[in-house]
Amino acid sequence: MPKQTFFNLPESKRHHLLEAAEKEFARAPLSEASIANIVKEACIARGSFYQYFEDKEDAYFFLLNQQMKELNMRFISILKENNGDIIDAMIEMYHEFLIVLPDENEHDFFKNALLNVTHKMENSFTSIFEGNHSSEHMKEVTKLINVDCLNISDEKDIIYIIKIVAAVAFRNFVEKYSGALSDEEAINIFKMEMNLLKNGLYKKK
Amino acid sequence: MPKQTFFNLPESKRHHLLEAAEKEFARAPLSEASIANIVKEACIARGSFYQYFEDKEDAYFFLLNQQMKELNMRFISILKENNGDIIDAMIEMYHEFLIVLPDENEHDFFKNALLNVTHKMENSFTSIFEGNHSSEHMKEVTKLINVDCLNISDEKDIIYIIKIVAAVAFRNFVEKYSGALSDEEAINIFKMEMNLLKNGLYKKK
DNA sequence: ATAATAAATGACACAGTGTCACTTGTCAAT
DNA sequence: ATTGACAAGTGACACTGTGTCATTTATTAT
Repeated sequence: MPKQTFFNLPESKRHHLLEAAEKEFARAPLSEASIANIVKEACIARGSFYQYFEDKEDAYFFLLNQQMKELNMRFISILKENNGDIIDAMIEMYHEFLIVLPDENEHDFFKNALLNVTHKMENSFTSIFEGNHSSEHMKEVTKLINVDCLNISDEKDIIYIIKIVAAVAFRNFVEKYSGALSDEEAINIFKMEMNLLKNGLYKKK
Repeated sequence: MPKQTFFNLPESKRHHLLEAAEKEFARAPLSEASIANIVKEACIARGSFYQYFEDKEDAYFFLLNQQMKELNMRFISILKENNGDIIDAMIEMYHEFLIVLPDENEHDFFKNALLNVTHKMENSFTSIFEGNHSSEHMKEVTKLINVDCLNISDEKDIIYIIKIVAAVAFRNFVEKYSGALSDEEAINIFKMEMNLLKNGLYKKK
C-alpha cells in the first residue's frame, strides 16, 4: 500500500501523480516501466516518489486495484440487469470492456497488465467478483447471483462456478489482447465458450 | 531461441549450464533471477552467456519449453489410457503433477513460473495440448480426443473445449501453488470443477 | 606451419534502483 | 512576529545488474 504521505497529498497533486504513473504503465509493461519516467512526467523529485510508495510495484498495484474497483461496481450493476445470470452478465461485461472502453491510456494500461500477468495481477482481476476482498462484500455479490438455475447442491459451491467463469473470461481477454482477433470475433468466441460452460462440455446422456 | 553457439556446445557443458540456469530460476522468479548467479554456478564468463543466449528471457523460455515438451508427451499417453476422455485425463495429469513430481529444483522452477506468469508463459503452459505449436501436431492430439461424448456439432470446435479445460486447470495450478492448499484439497477441488465443466454450470431443464 | 574461423573472456559503459543527509514548507504555541 | 517541531521534498550517490566489445585463446582447414 502507498504510504500515509501519499494520502495526505492535496487531491490535485495526487491525481496528477497517478496520471503520470498510468501513462508510464501504459507505455511499458511493469518490468520495463521506470520510476525516472514517472517522476519526470509528474515533475517531482525521485526521492519524493519513495515518500509516497514503497516501490514501483506498490504504485502499480494501487493503480490496478483502483481500476478494478470501478469494474467491480460496473459488474454488479450488470449482474442486476441480467437477473443474476452470471454468464449472461459476464458476456455483457466482456462486450462492454472491448467496445465501450474509452480512454486510450487506460486501454494500454490493461493491455500491458494482461500480457504480463503475475499472480498478484490475476488476483486483482478476479476481484471483479470479490470486491475489496472482504468476505462480507463477497457474500453480497454471491447473493446477487441467481442460484436456482445453477448445477450445485450446496450454495457455498457457488465459489467454484465463479472461479471457472472468471478463469475462462480471463483467458479470453488475454487472447483478444495478444492475438489479432477483431472485436466481433472475440465476442463470438467468448459467447460460444460461455454457452459451453452453461450446457456442459459433455453431452447429456 | 538460443544461438547456434549454444547448440554447438559439448553435451556435458550444455547440460551443466542448463542445470545452473534451472537452479537460479528455481531460486527466484524471472524478474529477480540474475545472470551473474547463473554464470557463477556454471563457472563460465559473463560474456559467454551472451554467446549462447539473447538474454535472460531467452534462456528462461528455452528451459520452460523444454520442460513443457516432456509434460506434453506425458499428457498424450495419459489421454490414451483414458480413452480420449480429456477431462479424466486432465484430472490424472493434475494428480501426477502434484504428487509424483520428483525433483526439488524442478518443483520450485514451476512454482516460480506459475506465480509470475507472463503471457508467453501461459502460452507455453497451454502448449501441453499443442505440442511444438505446429498445427500438424495439434491435429494429432485432437484426433486422440474422444469427440463422441463432447457437446459440439462441428469437430473443429474441439479447440474451444480444450481452451476451457486448459484455462480452468491452469488456474487450479496457480491456486495450489500460491495458496496453502494441501494436495488432497487441491485435487478434490479440481475434480469438482472438472465435473462442473462436464455436466454444465447450469441445470439441465 | 599458417591462416582463418569460432569460442571465451572480463573490463566497462550504461541504466535503473533505493537511500540519506539536507533543505524547504507548515503550523501551533507563545 | 518568532520560534520550534514536525512533515514533506530533494537530488546526489552508492549499488546492482545488464549487455557490449576489443582482445585472447582454441579449433579446424589447408
